[in-house]
Amino acid sequence: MSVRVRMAPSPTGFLHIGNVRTALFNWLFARHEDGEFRLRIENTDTSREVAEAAEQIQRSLSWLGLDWDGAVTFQLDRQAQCAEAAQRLLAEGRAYEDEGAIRFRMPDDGVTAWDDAVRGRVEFPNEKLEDLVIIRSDGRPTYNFASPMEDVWDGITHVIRGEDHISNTPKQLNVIRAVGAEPPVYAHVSHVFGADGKPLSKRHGSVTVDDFRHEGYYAPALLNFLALLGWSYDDKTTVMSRDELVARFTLARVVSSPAVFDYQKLDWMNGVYLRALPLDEYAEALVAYVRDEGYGWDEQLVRRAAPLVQEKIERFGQFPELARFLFEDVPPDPDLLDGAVLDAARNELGRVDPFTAERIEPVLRALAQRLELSPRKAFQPIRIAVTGSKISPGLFESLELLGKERSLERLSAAAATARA
RNA sequence: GGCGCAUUCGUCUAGUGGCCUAGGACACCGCCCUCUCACGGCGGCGGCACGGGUUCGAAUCCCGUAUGCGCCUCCA
Repeated sequence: MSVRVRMAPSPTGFLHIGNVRTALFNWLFARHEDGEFRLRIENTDTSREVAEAAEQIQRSLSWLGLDWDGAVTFQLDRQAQCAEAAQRLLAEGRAYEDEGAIRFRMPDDGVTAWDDAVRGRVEFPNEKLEDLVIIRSDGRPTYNFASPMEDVWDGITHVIRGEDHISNTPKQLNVIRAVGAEPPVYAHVSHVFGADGKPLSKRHGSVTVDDFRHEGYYAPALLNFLALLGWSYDDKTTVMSRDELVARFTLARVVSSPAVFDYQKLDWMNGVYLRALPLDEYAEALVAYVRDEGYGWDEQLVRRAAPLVQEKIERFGQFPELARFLFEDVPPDPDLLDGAVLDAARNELGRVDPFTAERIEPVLRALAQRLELSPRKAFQPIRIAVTGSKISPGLFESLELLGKERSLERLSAAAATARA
């Protein structure tokens, strides 16, 4: 039998990265097994906010490339079915009315147990299980009734979810058995925490998929990083393409201990992916990022700047800082300038034609030698005058891209500032 | 408080009784490369929570303690 899993987020806001990791494991498992990955929204009302959150979730999954099978389903649409199922349990004496609500009878002795696909056998003493409200007095089903019933109706074979559901599992198992259905295999994955061991939240940095997109992370890198939070292929493989991840993913290699989200490692991995991109793809992705973030910069120039920054930034979000000088005026720090060097550089560069990095480099190197300065000493004031920063892409390439006219203007202006 | 889950370098992890004087990656430190910053190369620092067992032998199995987290809602 083919496997079928689901992601069942509640539409309470934006997609949290911890839920994305769980979604990823579901997706990888489904694709690896050649099964289905379903998306089910656990809504309890139909407000406008819910509709937006549901759309947001789908947009985020799409951006990540986690495609789902079939139509998206909504819990609210199954209220009537839940009510019918509850009535049957009532008629069979498996449930009883309690002040208008309907409660499911939990077994009183023995244990409820299951073989968790990531944790092994888990047992709960039944005496600790209280009779569960399955239908509220207002007629709406509760989560611990609706969710397992939907898993049954959807033919879910494996429930891969967060460990916060471990305590719910015995309740859901008893409900499923009471309606005469075969329970799915459960796999509880651990949580993802911030560096302080607390649940990931805004103060740790990016937490929603949107946050990561705005920071300029690249979806395949983010997925690769996330996959390694609680799962590994072997003792040394870290960089894996989406296809490799799908081919290699198994629940047996998912660990049960919680993980801390390491932003530095994510940055490193994102850099690995960005540097490995073919230049044209890199340039297009960079242009799209700059456009989406609303900078309004000349896209042709952004495209031409791509090769200058590809090896230097690990997130697209670092592009504006490094390349702003190409698009806007950047006042240099007067203390770091050197009038003599700048004047000389302006004169020499004024004679360079065509104004290309290839022609610029020997001229500036010769200049440094004539001034008896190390290249390092000689180039730094020029860099600061032209880019406004001590840190920039390669100087010669930067000058070429800026253009002769603007380069000379900046050199003149900076030289004047230095003399003042 | 009860029940449950977890515990290997700072972080992610490998490890399923001998291959472990515990391997890899990120971070950090040093050196090399170098027009800055990066990239890349080389090297280094650093860990089995604690205490009892079991065993010829334990990071690996059992028990206890500690710590962290989760759930205990007519929330999801």
